[in-house]
Amino acid sequence: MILKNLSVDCVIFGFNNNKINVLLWQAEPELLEKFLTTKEEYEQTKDLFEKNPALGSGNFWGFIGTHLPSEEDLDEYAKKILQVTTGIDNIYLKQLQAFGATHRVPHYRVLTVVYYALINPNYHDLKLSPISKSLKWFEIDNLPKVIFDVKEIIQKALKRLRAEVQYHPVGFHLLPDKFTLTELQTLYEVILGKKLDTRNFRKKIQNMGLLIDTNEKQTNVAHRAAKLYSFDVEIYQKLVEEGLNFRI
Amino acid sequence: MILKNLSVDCVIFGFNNNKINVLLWQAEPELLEKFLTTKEEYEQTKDLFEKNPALGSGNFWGFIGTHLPSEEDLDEYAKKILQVTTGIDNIYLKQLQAFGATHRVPHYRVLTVVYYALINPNYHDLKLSPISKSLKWFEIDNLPKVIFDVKEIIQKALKRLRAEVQYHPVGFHLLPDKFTLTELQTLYEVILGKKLDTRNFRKKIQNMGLLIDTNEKQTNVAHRAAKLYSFDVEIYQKLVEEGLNFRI
DNA sequence: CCAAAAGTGTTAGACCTACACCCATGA
DNA sequence: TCATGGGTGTAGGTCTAACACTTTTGG
Repeated sequence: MILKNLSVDCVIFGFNNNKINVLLWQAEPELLEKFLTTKEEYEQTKDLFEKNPALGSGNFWGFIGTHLPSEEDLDEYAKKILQVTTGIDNIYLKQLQAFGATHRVPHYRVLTVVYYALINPNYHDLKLSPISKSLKWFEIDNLPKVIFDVKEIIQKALKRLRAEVQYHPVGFHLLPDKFTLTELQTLYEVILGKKLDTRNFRKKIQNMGLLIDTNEKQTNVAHRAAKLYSFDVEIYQKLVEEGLNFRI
Repeated sequence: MILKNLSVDCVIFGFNNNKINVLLWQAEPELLEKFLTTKEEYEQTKDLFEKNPALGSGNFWGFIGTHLPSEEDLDEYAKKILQVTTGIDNIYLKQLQAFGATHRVPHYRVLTVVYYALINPNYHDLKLSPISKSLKWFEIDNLPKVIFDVKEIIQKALKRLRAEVQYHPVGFHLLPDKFTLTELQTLYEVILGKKLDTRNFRKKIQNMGLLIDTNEKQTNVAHRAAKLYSFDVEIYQKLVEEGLNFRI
């Protein structure tokens, strides 16, 4: 059985062209039917989908998400939605909060539990997704027409991302496996919305001991090639357990 | 209509005898009927209540909370639950998160959105509550038999409280209007689970400019009487807007 | 050799930590 | 006058912020 009053949505942040992006979709009803629920379950919620302006109209965009089947675990289902729609597995995914204003969805009472994820758009190729045509990255300050309370939820998620990024080095999830310190700094500047001092930033980040020097360099750049670093996941896990103290 | 798959629960923390306490209840079905829903709505969810071990058995305790009526706003309803059950109004109440494991409630699929609140048990007299007989404070490391995933949720809420308290001076909500610096320090020590240096704590807290010297002192204590302070809400609000930087 | 971004050290001030004794009060 | 908790200052170390020039690379 589908819990019609409950949906699970994913706010997926990416970082591209020095901008924070968010992944939205315009799902066709057939896609929902095909990927997210059994045919039977789809029938139960058909009326809701048909009234949703992000479905079929071609104009409005919304978060990747769907209604929760009663036999599905909440956290697991968020992961499943991501996996099924984007092919992406094992990524940073956390619950943001439940949104439950009475009229947030005009045509029905739907409470949504929102998750947020951080991925690197270049690294996770959405062309591999079975529904790649329905997915699109948007810069967060240049959003298309969106449904319902999508804007408000993005703002909340951004606020959470800003808070999170100051105490946990989650920003690494938004970068490729190997990155330069300048890329890392730009990422932090964009998320925090302010300029950081290059020398101080490098000192701080290097003293944390979370960077692995790959001994590789950029190639084909018209200036001094920057060193490439990767992120030491094991040390990060250890620090988290000890109660990480990380501040940018 | 009652959304039977959704409940709203409040984890209410208090501070008493140098311990963190949590307020639990054992609601009688008649109380639920009387205070939280119309008779009609109660009938709709009767079967759920009858299977809940916190109702009627006298042995098990649970969070104050109930199922969400479809016409009620989520945040507002959490406030309303608190107001109706405890008589307490205008307090610090924030959403913790949604809990949605499949079998968290054995007899039915219920997802709960949990809020947490901080109050001072001495200041808010529960005898004023219309259901005071069903409410009781418990020390968090001396809990009674509790229903469902109450323990797990308390742990999550505590973790959030610890994180919150380091960056926002929310601890003040747990103290009386006028308090001594020693009381404040003990509160922080209990929440954070570690001893703090008295001189350093006082310096830090006084430099924040959030304390108002009431020019009053303790009376009837068998030692040097401590000065009483209160908390400057206006300056606090201003600091929050500017992006408070508060660390204990 | 030029343009463009990478990379690097020092200093002054703020903040943090550790630490021990005198003070005020009621019994 | 004693027991109890209230109240205070300093010094050393660490962290932070501000600041400008040289290096490497491809075109």
